[in-house]
Amino acid sequence: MAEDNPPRTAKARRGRPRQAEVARLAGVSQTTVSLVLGGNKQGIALHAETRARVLAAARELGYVPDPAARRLAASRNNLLGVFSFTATFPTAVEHSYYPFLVGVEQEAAAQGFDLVLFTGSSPGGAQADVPGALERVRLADGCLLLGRHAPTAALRRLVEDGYPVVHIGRRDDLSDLAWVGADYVDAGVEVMRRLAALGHRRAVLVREDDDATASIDRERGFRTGLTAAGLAGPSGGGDPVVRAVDPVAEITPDWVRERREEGVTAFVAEETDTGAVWRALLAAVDGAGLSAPDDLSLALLGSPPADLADRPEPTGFDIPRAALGAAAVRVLTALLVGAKADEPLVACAFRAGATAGPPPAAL
Amino acid sequence: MAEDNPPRTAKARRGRPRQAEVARLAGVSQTTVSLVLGGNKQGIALHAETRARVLAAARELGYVPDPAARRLAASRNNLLGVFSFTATFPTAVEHSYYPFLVGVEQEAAAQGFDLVLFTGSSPGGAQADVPGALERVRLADGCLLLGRHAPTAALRRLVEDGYPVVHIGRRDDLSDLAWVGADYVDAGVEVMRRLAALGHRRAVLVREDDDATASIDRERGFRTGLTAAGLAGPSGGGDPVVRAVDPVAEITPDWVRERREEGVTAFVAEETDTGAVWRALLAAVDGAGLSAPDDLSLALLGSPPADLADRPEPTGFDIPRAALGAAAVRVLTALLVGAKADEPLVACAFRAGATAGPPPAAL
DNA sequence: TTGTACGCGTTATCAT
DNA sequence: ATGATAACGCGTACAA
Repeated sequence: MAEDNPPRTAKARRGRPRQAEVARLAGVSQTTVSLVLGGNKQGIALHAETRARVLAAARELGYVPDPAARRLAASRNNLLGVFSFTATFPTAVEHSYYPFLVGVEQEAAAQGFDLVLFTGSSPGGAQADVPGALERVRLADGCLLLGRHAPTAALRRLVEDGYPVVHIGRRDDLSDLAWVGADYVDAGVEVMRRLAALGHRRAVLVREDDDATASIDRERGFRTGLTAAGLAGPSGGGDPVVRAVDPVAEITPDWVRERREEGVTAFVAEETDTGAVWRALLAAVDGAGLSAPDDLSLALLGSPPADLADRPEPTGFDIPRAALGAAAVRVLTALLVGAKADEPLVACAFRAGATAGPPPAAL
Repeated sequence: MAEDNPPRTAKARRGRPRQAEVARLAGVSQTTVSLVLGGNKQGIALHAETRARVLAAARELGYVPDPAARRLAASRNNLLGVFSFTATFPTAVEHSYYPFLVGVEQEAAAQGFDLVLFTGSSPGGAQADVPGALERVRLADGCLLLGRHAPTAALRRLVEDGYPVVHIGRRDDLSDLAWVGADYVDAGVEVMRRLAALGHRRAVLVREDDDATASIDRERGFRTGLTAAGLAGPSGGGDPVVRAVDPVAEITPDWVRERREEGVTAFVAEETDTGAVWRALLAAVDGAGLSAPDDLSLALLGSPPADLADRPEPTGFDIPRAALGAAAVRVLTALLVGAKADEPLVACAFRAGATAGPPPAAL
C-alpha cells in the first residue's frame, strides 16, 4: 500500500502525528478523523464507538491539528492576533500594551482562542516601518491593533479584504474599521461635574498639540462637562482649553498665577504617553509656590506616569485598559461569526484622588 | 484551460491575489512567481526581464504571500509558543509572567519570531487542568514553559517527541528538558558575602516548606555563602535554615528575640509567590519592637511583593526576569536549528537596599 | 531558463 | 455511517 510510505521528500519529518496516522491507528479513514476531531459541525451521524476509537487514537498519538493547514483549508485556526504599534520598544511594562493584554488574554481564554503576538514582523522594534509587516497578521483569524501610528494604507487593505480587525482606541479615518475605545467624553464630563460640585466656577484644560482621537475626545469631555456643570473658563474670556506645543515652556508658574488671577481654581490636564502636560502642570504649580488641593485643584484626565507614583494620587479617572482589551476581543470574535459588534465605548472609572478639593475661600 | 476557472467552491473568496494570478498577469507560470518572490534561494538562473515582469505584476496586484500556505509548504511558521502554568489568573501584572514576557518578546522580535500565547487552551484559567492543553503548543515551532506546576507526563511526551521546549526555571526531573534559570546560588552567596563584610557573624534563613527548585537553590546559596564568608548559624547550634510550614505562626516576635539572643544579627528570607515568609519576618521584627538596619539586618533573596513597595527597599537581589525570558528564547532558537544551548544560568543583580547595615555594637 | 507535477495537513463535497 | 476525492496557496524536485 502506498499509504504506508513515509514521505518521500528528504525534508525533515517532524514528530508530529497527522490525521492520517490517527486514522490508521483507529482503523478508519482520514476523513472520519477530521469529522470526529472537527466536532462534527455538519451534524453527520457517527457511531459512538467509532468516535471513541478516533478520540482514543488521537490522544494516544498526541495529535494536534496544524493551524496552518487548518487555516488553509477552513480559513480559521483559533488564533487571535495582537499587533501593536508602540512607538519605542517598551522596557517598562507600564508604557507598553501589557495592561491591555491582561484583558485580551482573559477574554481570549474565556472564548477558547490563543493569541499571536506579532512582534517578530519587525526585528528592531518599530513595526510600522517594515512594509509588509501588517500583512503577517493574516495568519490569525482576526487581529487586534494597538497604538496610534497604524499605517492607514496597509490597514485599509486588510479591512477592504474583509479581514477582521479591531482597533483599540477610537478611529474614524477608516470607515469600516471596527474599534473599541474609552469613553473619554463621559469620563471628562464626570470629572467636571465633581469639580463643580466642590465649588469651582472656572477651569482650564491643558492638552498637547496633538490630533489623536483620545486627545480630541478628552477635550470634548472637558468642554461638554464645563458647560453642563455651569462652569466657565478664565474671566479674561480666553479659551478654557490650552494646546501646549511645548508644555514646559508654556505652562509656567507665571501662567498658573495669571489663570488664578482670572478666577481659575481648577486646572485639568490630559494624560499622554509621556505625561508631559501633567508634569509641566505639577512643576508650574510647585514653582508658583502653590499646592493642591489647598490653593487650587488639579485633575488629570487619565492615569499619571509610573515615575510619579509617589506624588499624591491625582483626581481624575482611570482608563480601563484591561476592560478595553476584553471588549476588543468580544468585538473581534463577534466579527468572526459575522455578528454585530457590541457598544464600542467602555466607561472609565472616576478616581477621587487627592488633588482636588473646594476652592480656596479667598477666591 | 481549467486554470482559468475561479474556485468552484462557494466558500467566500478572499479578495487577496494569489501567485497564480500574478503569474497570469506576468505571463509566466506560478512556479516562476514563487521563485522570483521567494528570493530565488536555489540560485536558479532567471531572465532579468522575466523577474522584472513578475515583480511589476506582484506590485500591481498588491500580492502578499499567505503565511499559512507558506508554513504548510515550508514546514516552519516562525512562531514561538509561550505556555504558562500560573496558579491563578493574574489580575495584577506583577504576579503574572509578564515580566518574563518583556524579554521574551524583545528577543523573539530580534530573531524574527512571532509569539503564540497559549491562553485559549484553558477557558477559565488553570491551564494544567485541561488534559490535552499542553499538546496544543505543537502549533508553534517550539515553546517556552513557565511556572512550577507543569504536568510532567505531558511534558515528557513533548520532549521525547523531539519537540523543542525550554522551561523557564531550573528543572531536573526531566533529563532532556532544556531550561534557563536564575543563578540563585551565586546570588545568595553574594548576599551573604555582603552581610559578612558589614560585620555580621551569625545569620538565619527563613524559607517556605516547599521543594521548588528555586527554593532549593536559594537555600544552597545561603548555606554556601554562609560557610564561604565564615559565618555561622545561631549559637545554640540550631540549623541556620528554618523551613516555615506556617510562617505567621512560626516567625513570631519571640522567635526573633530568641535568635538574637543566640547571636543572630542577620535575618534572611526567600521570595515566594505570596511573599509569605518575608511578610512574616517583617511583622515579627516590627512586633518585637525592633527595626532594620539598626537593631538587626534583613535580606530578601528575591524581590518584595508589590504591595510592600512602600516599605524600605530590602537588601537582596533582583531576579532578572526579562533577561531570563530573553535567554530562554535564545536557547529555544538554538534548539530549533539543532545547535547547542547556551549557559542556562542567568546572574541576579545584587540590590543594596536599605535593610542591612553593620550589626549593633552591643552584640 | 521555464514549466509540470506533487506534497504539505486540513476541510468539505459527494458517492457509497 | 464512512470513504474517496478535490481544493486551499505555496515550495520545489524534476522534466523540458
